[in-house]
Order: sequence, then structure tokens, then C-alpha cells
Amino acid sequence: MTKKTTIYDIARKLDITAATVSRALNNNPKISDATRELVIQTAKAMNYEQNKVAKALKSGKSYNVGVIVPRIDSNFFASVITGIEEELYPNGYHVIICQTHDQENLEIRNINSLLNAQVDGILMSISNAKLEQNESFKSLLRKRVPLIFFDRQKDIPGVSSVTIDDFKGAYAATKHLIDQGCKRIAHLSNDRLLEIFKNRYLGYKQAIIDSGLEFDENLVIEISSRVAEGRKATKTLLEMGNRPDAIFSTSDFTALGAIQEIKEHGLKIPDDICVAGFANEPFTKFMELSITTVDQSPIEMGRLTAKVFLEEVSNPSRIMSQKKVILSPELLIRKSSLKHSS
Amino acid sequence: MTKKTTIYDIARKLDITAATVSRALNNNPKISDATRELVIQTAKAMNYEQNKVAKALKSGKSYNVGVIVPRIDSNFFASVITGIEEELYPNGYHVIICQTHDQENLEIRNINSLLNAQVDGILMSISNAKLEQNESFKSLLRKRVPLIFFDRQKDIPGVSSVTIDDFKGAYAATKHLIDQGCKRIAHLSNDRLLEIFKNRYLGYKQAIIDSGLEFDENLVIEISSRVAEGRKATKTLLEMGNRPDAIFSTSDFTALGAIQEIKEHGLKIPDDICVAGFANEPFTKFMELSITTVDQSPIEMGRLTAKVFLEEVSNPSRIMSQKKVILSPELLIRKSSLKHSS
DNA sequence: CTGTTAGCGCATTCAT
DNA sequence: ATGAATGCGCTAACAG
Repeated sequence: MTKKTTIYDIARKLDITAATVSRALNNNPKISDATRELVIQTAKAMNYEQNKVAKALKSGKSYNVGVIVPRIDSNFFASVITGIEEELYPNGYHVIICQTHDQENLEIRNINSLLNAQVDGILMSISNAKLEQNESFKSLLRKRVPLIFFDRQKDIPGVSSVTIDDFKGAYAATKHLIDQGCKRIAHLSNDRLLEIFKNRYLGYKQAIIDSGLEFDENLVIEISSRVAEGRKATKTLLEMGNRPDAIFSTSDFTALGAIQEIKEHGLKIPDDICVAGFANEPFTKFMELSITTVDQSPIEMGRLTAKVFLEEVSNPSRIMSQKKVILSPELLIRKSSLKHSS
Repeated sequence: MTKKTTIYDIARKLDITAATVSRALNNNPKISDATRELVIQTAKAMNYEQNKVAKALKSGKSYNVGVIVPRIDSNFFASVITGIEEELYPNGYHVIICQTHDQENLEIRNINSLLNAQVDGILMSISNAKLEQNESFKSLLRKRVPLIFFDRQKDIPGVSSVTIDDFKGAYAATKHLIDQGCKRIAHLSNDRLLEIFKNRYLGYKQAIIDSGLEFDENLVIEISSRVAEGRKATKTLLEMGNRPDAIFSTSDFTALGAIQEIKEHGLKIPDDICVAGFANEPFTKFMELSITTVDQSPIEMGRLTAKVFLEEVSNPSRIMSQKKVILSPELLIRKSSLKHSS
């Protein structure tokens, strides 16, 4: 590693003070145009680059923000991250990404680790629904490090969030299944202590009630978002005496599992059973039997999350304010639920 | 943001020096067990956390490493990153992820930006095949910041790399297609200035030659790794007078595009045309018509890349050394190429 | 074993 | 408009 040039080096060369160099480089008004030009020129000539670590120590800002997600190998989270980067990058921030793999202890470790690294804020999608009871998390709140939830959020005073209208998305998907003639619609849910899953469940339920159909709690199964879990739950549903004629899943992955299981049972999609997922993962479109799903505009969600962070960090008034940004979902109707493609 | 406790705070409380506190906290041998215990206890009681930025400034190490990939929303890269994290995390490092979206200027900007953030090393998968001609990249090499390539690499003196044996993987896939009775095997390639694509091409070619088949350069098309590009190239292939009876693609995404296009043309897979991809993206397994592909053990690749970095960074002998780690690929034969599933 | 001193690179307050 | 001095928090060299 070659020794890097510092402001002292260029100060010595110009026979001035480091302070002056600093001022010149930071567009400080109290400096003559002549020296400013001179400094900037020589800085360039000497390949000067500001040492961000020193600046971070001095200013107390690291210009790093932490992003915590369950996993990055889902298109949804990867796209949210892309959106976050697009917005933060031009503002000089870097993004440190941490995965929890849905493990509670990893989520806590990530939080501690990010705080330790002096991040200027944390943007996260919750893995553990009981997060707010954790001591480390409580201390995070106490420290007033800007924290913003996206997608998987909880309603915590002072913590802003960016989500889509999950109720609306679920309602639309369920309504669509009803319009296709389905009468017994099952729901593959997830931990309803998390707002998104609760709201999707509520949207699903409301659509059924509004349509005058019977709501059957036995058709709701709570599982985590994995293909295998979707298969298992679907197996249970299919072996019921009065099996459902549609499945609305809160995840594309579990919807995929459902489809695999339904086929295994020799049933036809969408004729015997309709299926709809949630998130618009790319594979839902790729498949021969494309899957009906709800798009969450993840890139936009990421950008907005970053914007909320930038607002919080630039607004010095540390009054406890909470902002809730809600995007509109879009139902994408595809083969897995379209019975009469007349 | 609450004021954080520093070693001075705890020194004052114990009426000792900050230096002593530092020593106690860093397991410095020159200290009495008594004070060490005392310091550690009070540090815990006062919720002390080491300020990594200060340590970074002092030591010249940021404990951040940059990872540059074309994109994170492909399972392959996401998994490599997971592997990198698994290995680096326990060693106190954080990972800053940058995407290039295959854009040359973004790749350069990412490099500069990471250097500016004082990262301790850069792990990257190249997007721009002419990277080594770029001035910023040259200066990166001159600075001797540990740099390691994975997957998409170039042979540059002093730069280590971790890859799979792409030649072998491509050879195996092509050989398999030949064993299925295919005679005219097309190849959807990618920029062959990059080693991986060159080697896959060479493996493909060698398999054909070794089998005594005619090698036809016209059946090789160079495209980037996107579904739409795969479709377009396949369209060209299908409209040839003497169309191919198999397509070996250097990417699962272009293989998917090929499959879509082939179906559109009313041809049967694998009966009329066999298809094989590369990378073992999850969707290749999900599809009703599962896709034959080559697994690259991405997590293992990530772990090894991180290990090479850790070696380089811990080994002070800055002799120009170059390490090439090569993993073994695994051919996964699935429906898209299995003609007689007897 | 512990205290003193100094410096990593920068920005900022107080002089001038 | 510029210089001098100081501190962000930590560690390491040098004393003792």
C-alpha cells in the first residue's frame, strides 16, 4: 500500500497550513479564490484523496448505513437494496448489507455489529417479530440512531417505515380468486406479529367476508417463506375432507411449493385449484404455468426508504417523529389463477 | 444519539489511565489480572463499545472489505456473498457490496469509492473485460490494496483468483449433450476476454472435437447474460438453414431465453432440441421443464475468496504472489436435455 | 505492571 | 484570509 498524501503534504508543498488546505478543499467561504485554486490544483496533482475514516472520527459520521434483510438471494430484497443504493450513493453514503437468514440471534448480532461500526443509520426488514422486546434493540432505540423499517415492519413509536398497502394487495388477489369462481380459498400466511403478514391476512379475510363467502379459519396456515414449507402446508390442505379450491399465499416461494404439491396430487391448475402468490419474484413469470402475484415495486420501496433516512439524518430536530410511507401494490394476473382465458 | 462511553470515561471512573484501559481490553499481557478484570467489568457495566472508526484511523485498517459484483439479484452472486460474509464476519470484517449492473463506468466508480472509504481489500467479479486498461484500476494495483477476483476474472500478475474449472464444466455439459445424440450443438457465449467465458467456450469446443463431430464457429454467439438476449440469439439460430439440435449456454438466464424461444417456434425440448445452462440458478430446478446446468458451489467459492483475502492481509510479506484456487464444477442433468428417461 | 506522550488525518475555534 | 492550537478515540513507544 503506497503512502497516501494528506492535507499536510500538500500544505508543506505550498508552504501554508493544513487548516487552509482543509478550508480550500471544503469550499469554505473565508478563503481567497487564488489559494483555493492553487490548493485544488496541487491536490489533484498529488493524487490527494480525502481520508474518510479521519473525517468520520472527527465528524462522528461514518457515511455508512447498515441494511439488514432476511436474505439477499431473493429478488425482492435484492431489488430493494438496489433502490437504496441508487438513492444513497449520490449522497456519499455506502451501504453495508447484513443477512439474518431469519435467525433472531443473527439479527441482533448484526445490529450490534453495525452500531459498532459507527453506521449513520440502519434500514431493516424485520426477521424476528418480537424484536422490540430485545435488550439490544431497545438500546438501539435509546441511542436514537436513525432507524427505518421497510416491508417487514412493526409499529414502534419514532420508527418510520416504508411498505406497500398489504391489505389492499391481499384483498385484490383474493377478490380476483373469488371472481374466478373459487369458494373455498386457503391462505398460506406467515408470522402475523409482523404487520405485513397481519395485513395480508386481514385483506384476504375481508375480501371473503365482503363477497358473502364463508370464512374458515382452518384454511389459514402460518408458515415461513420457503418452498418446502409451502409444499407441506399444501399437503395438509389437500388431505382435508373438504379441500380448498384456491390458495392465496403470502409468498411466491410458498406458492411455488403449493403448485408442486398440487401437481403431485394429480390436480390441475387453475381448473381444480387456483394459486396466487405475493412479491412478483421473477420465476413467477418464467414458469410455463406463470403464477399470479402481487408486485411490490421493490426498487421504489428502496429509494423511498433511503429518502426517509436522508430526511431524518439531515433534519437536526430530533423530535420523535414517525413517518409511514405506503406504496400501492399491483395485482398481476397470470395463468395459475386464470380459468377461462377466453 | 446518546453520547457513547470511551476508554477515558472508564479510566476516569477507575482513576487509572486510558492506556491501561486499552491494554486491559486488548488482552495485552503486560497487565495485572486484577486490573484487567476490573476494567472489563466496569466496561461492561458502562456499556462500553469500542469505536471502530478511531481504531481504523489509528491502525490504518477499516475492517471493511468491498465486494463488487455485476448484480446481487442473481442467486449465484448472492450466494457467493453469503459465503464471503460467513468467512469474514467472524474475523471482525464487514462487507460493503457494490453492483456494477455490467456498466464499465459504475465499476470504476465503485472501485474509487471503495478505496476512498479505506477498505482493507476488494473482492470482485469483473464486469468490464478491458478493466486492466483503465487508469483507476491501474492505480488500484499500484496501491497494493489486496484484490481478489472470483468467478469472472482476468489473469493479472499479483492478483489471486477463485473460480471453478470452467473448461471442465463446459466440457462435461457438452459431452452430455453429445451422449444424448446431439450432433449440432450451438453455444451461447459471453465476452471471451473474460477467462470464464473463454474457458467455457474452449471446453465446449474441445468436447465436440474429441467426439469427432464437426465444429462450426457459426453456432457460437456472444451475448450478455440476460433472458431477452438469449431469446434473440436463439431466434437467429433457429432460423438458420441447418438449425442446431442442442444449445449449451454459458448462463442459465440465456438458457431460459432459449427455451422460451424454442417453444414459441413450436419445437419440443428435449426431443427436437436439448438445452443446458450454467450456474444452477434456483429457477432451473423449479421449472416444470427443469434445466440441465452446471453447479458452481457459490457459497464455497465465496468462503475461499474470503480466505485468500485473509491470508493476503495477514501475511505481511508483500512479495508479488498470485494464487489461483480452482473449484470443481458439478453437472446436473435435468429434463431439458434428458431424451430417453427410461 | 502502569503512566506519559504522541500521532493517525481532518475540521474547527480562536487568534491575528 | 490565514495560522495556531485542539480534539475526535484509540493504541503504541518509551519511561519508570
